[in-house]
Amino acid sequence: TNSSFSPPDAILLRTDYTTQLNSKPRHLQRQEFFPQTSSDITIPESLFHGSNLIGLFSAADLRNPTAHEDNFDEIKLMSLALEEGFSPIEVSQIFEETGSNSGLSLNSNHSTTSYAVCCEDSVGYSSDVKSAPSHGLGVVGGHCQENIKYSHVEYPGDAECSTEATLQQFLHNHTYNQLPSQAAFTPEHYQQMWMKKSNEVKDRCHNSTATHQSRDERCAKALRIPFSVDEIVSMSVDSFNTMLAENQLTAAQVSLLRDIRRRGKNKVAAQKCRKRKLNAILNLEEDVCNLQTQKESLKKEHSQCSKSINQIKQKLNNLYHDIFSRLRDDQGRPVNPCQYVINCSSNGSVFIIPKHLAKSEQDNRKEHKQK
DNA sequence: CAACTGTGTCATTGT
DNA sequence: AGACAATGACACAGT
Repeated sequence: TNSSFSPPDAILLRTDYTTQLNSKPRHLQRQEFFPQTSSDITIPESLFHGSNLIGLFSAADLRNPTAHEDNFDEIKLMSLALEEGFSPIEVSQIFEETGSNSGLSLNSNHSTTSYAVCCEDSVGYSSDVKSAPSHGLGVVGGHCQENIKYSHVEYPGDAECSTEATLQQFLHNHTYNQLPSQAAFTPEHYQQMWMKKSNEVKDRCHNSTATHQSRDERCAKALRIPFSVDEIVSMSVDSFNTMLAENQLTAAQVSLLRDIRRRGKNKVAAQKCRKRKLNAILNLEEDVCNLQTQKESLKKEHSQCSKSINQIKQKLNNLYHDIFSRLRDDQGRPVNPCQYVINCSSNGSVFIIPKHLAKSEQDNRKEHKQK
């Protein structure tokens, strides 16, 4: 029933791997990721007896074992996880003792670099390797329960600098029943992702000597989950549920898978949320800018209007004085503008009336309006 | 060394 | 009911 998850080359972290002792040129070692070269990987197993830590370190690390003293707790956990007869539940319990929730409180900066490749027999590669013990998800893909071929590949230095290693991760062909929602995971898509990732990794390799493996990635490795965190997060709900259902997983593995997925989704959501927040701030700043411009424009307009009003007032005033300077009462005396006002009625008639009358008339009009 | 920033994570709430 | 998204709050590393 688990045939729908059969990555032909799923990466597994194993303890009983074989590897190449002699330090080949890196490009040759990288080829060990690909099945056709797996047959020439031989090494006396005795070299690895007594320590499962070898798989956790690069050759450089092994030459300088003190470099990882700070991460000793993590190393212990990882090595526990890799022990023969490892119990995912036990490891999970250890993890829970050291960190909050279901995760680990581990230092995220270290240079652990190690891969092992698991290949299916069906693809016709050499089989001169002893079969691996199966531990739930460690054999996700189903066909790895038996007739597994695997080889350990060790990169001196930064795994992320190994373009082939990254490509290999992207090129995992997890079919997941090929749901429509996974149409994006075409070879072209992987190729694009790979090119982008490759450039990013190159940049990082140039800029920094440190590698970064997330907590979840380490946990997934420790529990032998042969899926990348990205895959776990990005696969469809159906695929994810199918994966959980069709593989005999321990509670710890299921829990970890769900946590990885939840954290991964939330991480993306947080990034989107922050981006949205920044955009909202930028939009508001733009609004403030526009409103300030509008305010300046309205101020100018207001100033213009005030100017016009003053001009009209002035003209009216001049007209007023001009009229009164020409007016004479019935005895031929000038009319005092302080005692009279010019009253324009609604029918267009213009009267010169005493101020006290004009005031009482205004009051009458107001009362009339209020009624 | 304090202040600030970016990021991952958890808890909670809404869809 | 469960999955997921959105978001505030916190911790932590880096600047």
